[in-house]
Amino acid sequence: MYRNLERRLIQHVRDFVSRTYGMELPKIVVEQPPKVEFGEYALPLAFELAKKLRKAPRKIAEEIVSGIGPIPGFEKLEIAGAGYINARLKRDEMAVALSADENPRTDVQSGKILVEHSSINPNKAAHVGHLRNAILGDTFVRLLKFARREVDVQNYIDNTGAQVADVVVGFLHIEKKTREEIEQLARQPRFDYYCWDLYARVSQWYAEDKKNLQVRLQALHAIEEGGNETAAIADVISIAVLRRHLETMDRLDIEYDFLPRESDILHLHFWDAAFAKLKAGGVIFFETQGKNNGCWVMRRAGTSKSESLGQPAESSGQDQVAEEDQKVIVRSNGTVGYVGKDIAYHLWKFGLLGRDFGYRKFYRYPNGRDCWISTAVGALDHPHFGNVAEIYNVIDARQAEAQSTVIEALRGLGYNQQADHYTHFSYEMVALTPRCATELGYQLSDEDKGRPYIEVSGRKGFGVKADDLLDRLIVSAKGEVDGRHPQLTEGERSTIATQIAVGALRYFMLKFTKSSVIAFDFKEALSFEGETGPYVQYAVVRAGNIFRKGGFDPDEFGGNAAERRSAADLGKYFAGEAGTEIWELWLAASKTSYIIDQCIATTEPAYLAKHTFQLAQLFNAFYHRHPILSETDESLKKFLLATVAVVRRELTRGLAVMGISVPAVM
RNA sequence: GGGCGCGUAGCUCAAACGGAUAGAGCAUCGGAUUUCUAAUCCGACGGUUGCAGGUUCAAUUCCUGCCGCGCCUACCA
Repeated sequence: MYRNLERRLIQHVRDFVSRTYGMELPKIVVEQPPKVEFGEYALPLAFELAKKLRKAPRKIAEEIVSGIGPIPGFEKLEIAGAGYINARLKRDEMAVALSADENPRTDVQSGKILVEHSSINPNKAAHVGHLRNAILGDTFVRLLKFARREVDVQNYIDNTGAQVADVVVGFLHIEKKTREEIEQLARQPRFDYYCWDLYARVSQWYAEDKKNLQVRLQALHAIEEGGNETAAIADVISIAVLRRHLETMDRLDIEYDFLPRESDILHLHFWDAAFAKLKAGGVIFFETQGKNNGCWVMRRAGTSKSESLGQPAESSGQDQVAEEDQKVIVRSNGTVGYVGKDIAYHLWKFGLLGRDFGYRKFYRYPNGRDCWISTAVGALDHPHFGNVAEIYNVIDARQAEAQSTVIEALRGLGYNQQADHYTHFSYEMVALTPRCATELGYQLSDEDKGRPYIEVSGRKGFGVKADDLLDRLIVSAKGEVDGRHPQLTEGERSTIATQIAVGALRYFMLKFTKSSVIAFDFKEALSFEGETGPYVQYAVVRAGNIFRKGGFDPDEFGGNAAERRSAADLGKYFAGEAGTEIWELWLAASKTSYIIDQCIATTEPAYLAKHTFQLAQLFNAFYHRHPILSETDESLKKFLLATVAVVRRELTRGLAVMGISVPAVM
């Protein structure tokens, strides 16, 4: 609603400027005034025009305000300060439309989007860092779906890497387990926890004797090769841990459509196809001297002087790429590194590889949805994955360089359009505060104690496991629910506690902007007060309580209320200081899709978290100020109820996009 | 060394493309509704936005230099 009106305003201003000054403005900045008293939109464009027109900003503002004529939905434009143009909405009209939930989205873009997130090594339990990734990714998927985009969710499974190999080594060489024993263990409820500890022990074992690293290398080769006992064991482990990850994420309502596995990228020879293309396109070249002698290398992303080397590298120059600017793609022993496989995988994502995975069903969610996994030879009948128009890779900031290399490879091959639609959805890591580390029982060096935060390390077994954190949140919420609602059944209380725990966790991971390192601290993460998910959930529950106690239906109330009332009828309630306070609430409620557009455009879900919190804050203040059910003015009471209905609807919507549901009671 | 990022209230964080008086939460202190139950609300305290320059009508935001911190910088994945 807010967004559509903003567009209308921009259009009118653009037309006016074009008509009057003969100028086409490419971009018109619209801001939000610091106070609603100034209006709903602020345009600083007079400042900018002042230079070009050689006139005082205030003069220009006056010309625009007096000349632009009426804009549907707007009361008027006003000049403020040195030349701001503030636009005022017709509050009553907006309220009627908002109440009836008129929110036409006319600009749905076509083309399928692929979002890749989670991508946890299937060798140990998921930890808080993985939670941030999955929650950001899942929320971004929900944002796109809210904007009516078609989205596939993929979770890349690196089942042939060193990390899986390490756990295999742990089972075979430290624990001396047989395949049957491992299969037995893999059926245990929290097998991923077992692997977590074992993985840390293996790292220890490597450190004890460098010769042990040879064992790892052998295991790694065997797993990559496939078709042998070691690979079979690796498969048992990675499949079992993967199932655990899916279960963990499902607790947070995070689901995937497809799980491409690295083993299939290898066995289906995706790399061979990509390698041929890269060689033919001159994107990579064979180094014949120096440190990288015998390797196929690529120019390291971001270091070249000419931004658009565009064309396949000219015959000259290749061997002039300095060693430090080279990225090894194929090692001198002929094996391909991680980036090479990633290039192949991304060619497949865009439908440029000429090969496809096999598919089979892997996991069915409680809601009946299927999650598919790659195989060498799969089912004949399967959904279509890959060949998409746009991709978003939710991968932490540490891998920025590897991501750029893949994008550069696409450009090198001439796929500029695809490269332009390749977004590295980058975010910072979750680290632990020294206090948190101490709580977990880790001995810290004096140096570490002085740091603002300490990086999580799966290798050292240093971190907070996702399921543990969620369990603690549920226990904490359950205690509170038990005390408040003893009349409910155990099952009902558990459901509510889980909803609150998920709300707290998801909100916690979303409230930080992506570029901020989260220094994880139990006290903050376990909080249900202040800027938290439960605070927002509670606001919605309170809104619901009003309707429940009053015997009204909230869903029909908003819309019907609008139909019953004329705009003029509502107008009087928005007048004056008290009216403006309520108007602020309506205005904030109107911004959901506006905020969501911002979140998508900037790949920043934190804006939505902030927005729902602010709306909840406004609502709680309103709730406190207006005892609605005891209101004796029937007409006013209906207006207040309509206000609550709209806020409740928008808050519920915003929370749903963040993957947070609303408990029946709190 | 090079690349990327960060530095804002005691603590944790916001501040959309450069805009009007830099905002929240936590903590601390003081208050509120026998109600639509307080996981709430109101108030107080708290700032030279790391430092120094520059660009601009306007800088937390852009540019340069410095200081401090983090990450990346393997023929690991």
